[in-house]
Amino acid sequence: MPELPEVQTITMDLDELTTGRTILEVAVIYDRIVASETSRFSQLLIGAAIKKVSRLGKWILFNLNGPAGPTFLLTHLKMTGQFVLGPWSMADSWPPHIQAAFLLDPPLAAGPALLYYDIRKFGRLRAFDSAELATFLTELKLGPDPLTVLPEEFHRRVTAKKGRLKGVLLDQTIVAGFGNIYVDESLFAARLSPLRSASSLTRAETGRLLIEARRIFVTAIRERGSTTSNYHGLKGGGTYQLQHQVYGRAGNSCPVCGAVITRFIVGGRSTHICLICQGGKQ
DNA sequence: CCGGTCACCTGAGTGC
DNA sequence: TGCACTCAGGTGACCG
Repeated sequence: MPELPEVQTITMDLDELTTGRTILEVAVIYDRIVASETSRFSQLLIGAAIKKVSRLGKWILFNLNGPAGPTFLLTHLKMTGQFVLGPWSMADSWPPHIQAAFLLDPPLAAGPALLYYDIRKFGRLRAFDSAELATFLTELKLGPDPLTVLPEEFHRRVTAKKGRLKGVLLDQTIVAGFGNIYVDESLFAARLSPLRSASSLTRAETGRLLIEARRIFVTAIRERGSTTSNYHGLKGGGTYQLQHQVYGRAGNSCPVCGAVITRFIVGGRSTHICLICQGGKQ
């Protein structure tokens, strides 16, 4: 579910709430949620103190001080993953959809346990030491963050690809953080068609796209993300969905020109554009 | 290299 | 109420 602004919101809340606390116990309720070596998962995390929580694209990285040195918990929420605070439960008595749990010390007011909740169970948790983390990140090949990438590098990376602009922006190795909502919103704001060949973009066009995407990301972070079906941060949902111009607005009128917003499929993903403002389906 | 499709999972919404 | 069907903010594997 979450894209850059939602993951940023979750990360900032996790950092504020969990930094300085120690993991006393680990419970893995749904085994497949752990994608690193299962036997080492709890071993690496139990007794580790949380130093910092940061975002890498749409990934969340917990930096820990483990009993045997630096340890890392790397997570991806995919479509429906959430972190929530709550009570620690006995084995077999966890509430529905809780897939893993971490008992924290000292406990938080909202509960002693950091719970990983995931309805569709697409999300994954991985525990690493420093060397394993480095290897994993190298293989991931995440591109730079859209909030900090230099315009020249953004232009170079986007135009190096032959594919359609929307698909290129969703490719996390080009730039890491866009998802379906913010691609549609950014392309509308920059007046670019999702079907444009990425390599055909001029320097002025990629510059405009980056400025608009950044403005949208920054505003959405301030609004604590977009809440549609089931995104829910540690402190509730966001409100940026109220500012969506095209996403989820098929059949409504374009806020700029008044034409009807069209929905169609690009690369298997639901896509929303104003045919007038964005130059049609080309 | 590129696009299309499916798999991974569950629940919400819609139409009959 | 029940049932069938579509859709969902992500990613990776596979195929032509």
